[in-house]
Amino acid sequence: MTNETTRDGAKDGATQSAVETAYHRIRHLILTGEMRSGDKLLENQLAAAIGVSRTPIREALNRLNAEGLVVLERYRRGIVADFSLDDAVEIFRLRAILEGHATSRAATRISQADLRRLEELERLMETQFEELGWNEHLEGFDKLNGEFHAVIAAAAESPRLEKILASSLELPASIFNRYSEPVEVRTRRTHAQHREILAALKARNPEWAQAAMNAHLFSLLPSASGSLEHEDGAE
Amino acid sequence: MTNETTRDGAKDGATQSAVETAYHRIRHLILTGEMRSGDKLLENQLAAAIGVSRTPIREALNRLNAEGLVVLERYRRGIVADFSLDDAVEIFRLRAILEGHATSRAATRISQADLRRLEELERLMETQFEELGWNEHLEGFDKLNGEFHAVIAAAAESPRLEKILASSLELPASIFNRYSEPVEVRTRRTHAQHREILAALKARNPEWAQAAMNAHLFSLLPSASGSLEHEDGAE
DNA sequence: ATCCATCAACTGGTATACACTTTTTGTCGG
DNA sequence: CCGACAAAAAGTGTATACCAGTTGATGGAT
Repeated sequence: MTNETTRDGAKDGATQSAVETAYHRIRHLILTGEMRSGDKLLENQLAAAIGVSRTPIREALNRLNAEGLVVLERYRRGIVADFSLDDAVEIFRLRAILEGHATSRAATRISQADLRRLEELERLMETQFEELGWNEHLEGFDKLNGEFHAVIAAAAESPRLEKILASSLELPASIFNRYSEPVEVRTRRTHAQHREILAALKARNPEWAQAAMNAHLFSLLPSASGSLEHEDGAE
Repeated sequence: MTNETTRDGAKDGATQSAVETAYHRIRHLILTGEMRSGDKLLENQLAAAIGVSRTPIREALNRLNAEGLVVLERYRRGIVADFSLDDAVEIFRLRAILEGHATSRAATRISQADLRRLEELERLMETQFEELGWNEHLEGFDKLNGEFHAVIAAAAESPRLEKILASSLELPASIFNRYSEPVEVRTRRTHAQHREILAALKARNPEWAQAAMNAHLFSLLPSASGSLEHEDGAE
């Protein structure tokens, strides 16, 4: 053989495995809110929908269970995890601690290329915000914002820290939006905070960078006063 | 009627699943040092040794991979992860941050029963240390010490924090012993530090408790001076 | 009518068989 | 003797079949 005929899927580059496919698909369903808390995750149904067998589905569900997005109990149907206000507060508190630490480390380690990338990302976020409305912008914003934080986490050069931030401390956007302030209010502030974090990193000032990141995250934290009780049944 | 005849294994209480069995067995092999860094983890071989099929073995290996104890690459044999000095330092730094926070929270939340349990555990550790020699005591100490830290982590009432501490920041004892001070030196200090943490918790003083835990963990951290370069090729 | 036992359908748990990739090993040519 | 190539061996990835436990409905007894 010798001529490289990949005889099946023929995605020449990297045919990602079935479990990767399943994992990302299901994770996306949950994080975007297409599946809501309590929805049933039936292995057969998911297998049919995604087009693989039950085996990779099970591996994917186990990973999501470990990450806390899915609840699995023995012989019981898997369901999408429920996130209470307390859960949201806990996640943001831990993110503040760990991402603050990561930002502090990043301040003395981040490369010029990564700094330029961060500037680029923030510029894109602000540009798209101006050009598109809120609704059009939202999904793109989440992606750009995610990369912004991911670049900083990677620059901390602490692989376990990076992994924890990426896998154990995610909150579905639908839940986040329920508990946080409305987007119009929070995102204008977010841009200013991102710029401050960037300035602190460029100044190579760990304490400032950490404090700015902490301020950013705590500002997103649901107002701890238990005033928000709107159980919208809408939709 | 339904008399409760469990018709197979007959462990009346909770017959733990095959993947639980496999997970704990393999994890134990790694944490105790029975398997060393770089050792191959062959699914068939493990399946035969543990007495289950490959399926639960694969689930167990995936969990251990997520925890960082095992390295899996597609189509490649799994191996026991390698922990460099840098890895050990990283783990202890993150443990200090997170377990310090947990201890701070625990100070205002821990129950009287848990406090008594901690006293009991510390008393046992010291008693067994006096009665048995070092070698006899070691495995028992690890177990008691593990529970000591686990009780505090649980008392913080932050389930994600507890899970991260229990799953993502473990270091195999064999590696720990290679990088840390000799047991005789470190454990006498450990007892004093445990007593101080306990005192701070009983005093309900979060700052003191956090600082004491931080001191405890940083004292176990390998001496950051890069003096230890012994690449033993022995065995 | 309500409650409980029982049973059937459903769902998850495990084992096994097959497909694809890597790794090893043996052979040939230099 | 060494390196490149090729075929066989070994190992992982996925699919499927089968087993075990749960769930919920059904029917009878109270």
